Amino acid sequence: MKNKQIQEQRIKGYFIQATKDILKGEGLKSISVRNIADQAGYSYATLYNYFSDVNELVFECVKDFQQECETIIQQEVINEAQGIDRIKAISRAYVKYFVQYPGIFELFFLEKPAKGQEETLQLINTFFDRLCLADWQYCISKTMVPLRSVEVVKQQLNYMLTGMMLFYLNRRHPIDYAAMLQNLDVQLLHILS
Amino acid sequence: MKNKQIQEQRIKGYFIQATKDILKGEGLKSISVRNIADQAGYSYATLYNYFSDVNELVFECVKDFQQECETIIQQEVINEAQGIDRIKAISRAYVKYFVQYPGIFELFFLEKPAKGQEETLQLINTFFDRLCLADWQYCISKTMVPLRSVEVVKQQLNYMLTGMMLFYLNRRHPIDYAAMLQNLDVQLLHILS
DNA sequence: TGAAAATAATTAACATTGTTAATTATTTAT
DNA sequence: ATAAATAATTAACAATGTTAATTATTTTCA
Repeated sequence: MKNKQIQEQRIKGYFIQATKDILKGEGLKSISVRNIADQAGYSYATLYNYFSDVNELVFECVKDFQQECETIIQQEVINEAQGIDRIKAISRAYVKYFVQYPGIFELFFLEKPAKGQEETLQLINTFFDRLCLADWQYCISKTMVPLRSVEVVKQQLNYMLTGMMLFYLNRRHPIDYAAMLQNLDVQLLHILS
Repeated sequence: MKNKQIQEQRIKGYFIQATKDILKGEGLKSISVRNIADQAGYSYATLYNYFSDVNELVFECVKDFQQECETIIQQEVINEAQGIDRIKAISRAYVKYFVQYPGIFELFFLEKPAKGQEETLQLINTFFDRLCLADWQYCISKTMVPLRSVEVVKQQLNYMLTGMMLFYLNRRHPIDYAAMLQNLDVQLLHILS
């Protein structure tokens, strides 16, 4: 029976949407089974008919957020010159996205996964590289950059950005947004040149 | 009356020691008021006579762990050549320490601070730089390294290490320890040369 | 030294959390 | 339309952080 699956997906969607709204708004600290169910218009126990636990539900939001983030970034960097310049722009937009939605940063990098989240973890771990894939390939094809060290630089960039966001969002360092962005530019200039 | 303060400090010490033991052993997930009090040999409510809340208690461990970490690292790098080589060795020992005690990593970089933890946050944010301070000064004094970019490289190193540990400990990337350490060496070579 | 006052420690209690079991409501099949 | 199946809800439990009420202990000083 196909209707059954359609309806099930629909209801799962309501819970996922509720979770996403809470994550974007109040953040991870406000995620609770009862909060989500309220927002979705169901009782808290109903959630367990569609998800094995709250962890699974929360991690199901990752794909949607990646989609949204990618779309936003692509719009933001569309006028940048392909290659290094665009990688810089992507990096900036990437940081801006997570700083705007700290709850999504927490979900992506801080929230502890339960068993069976290997697939989602893989999505998270490869996300930034996927965002830059085309531009790195462009750089390689034009031999704008030493081929051997591309993998190293990609990784370095990813680690640097994540570390920077962690210190800014979780350790209030630096204190103000402008200083962080300036810092970011300095780092990008140093790594990608 | 001085005795009062001595005794108070002693009992605070019992709670702090209990918290440290749990963090080094079971990790942050096992931190709870009742667990800590059990381990300290007191009732859970007694804790609130000495600490305003569990957050304050947990962050009071930071200083001790930094002391321990610094001592371990200093012993481990004592035979390294001063300067870049020792900075590399410090970085490796730093990562090893947090990988050995993931609960301490969580405390330092993941745990959300409450109000009034600015001082501890400052300690955390400057920790790695303090570990390398003497060797960077040596590098500068010997003009082994372009003076202008030292600050940038220091920051980059700190962000890279933290990001790397975050991905390894929290996102299982890479999966095995050896690969992570090898990765680390590649990154250190690339950043510090 | 022994009763009164101060201090420390404990138990009781509350609200919140995730999760499961028992129960009720609704939909589906015959 | 009634029986069976499915979905949704309420009740309940254990664990959490925290505060209030109560009990135990130590200190003060006559």
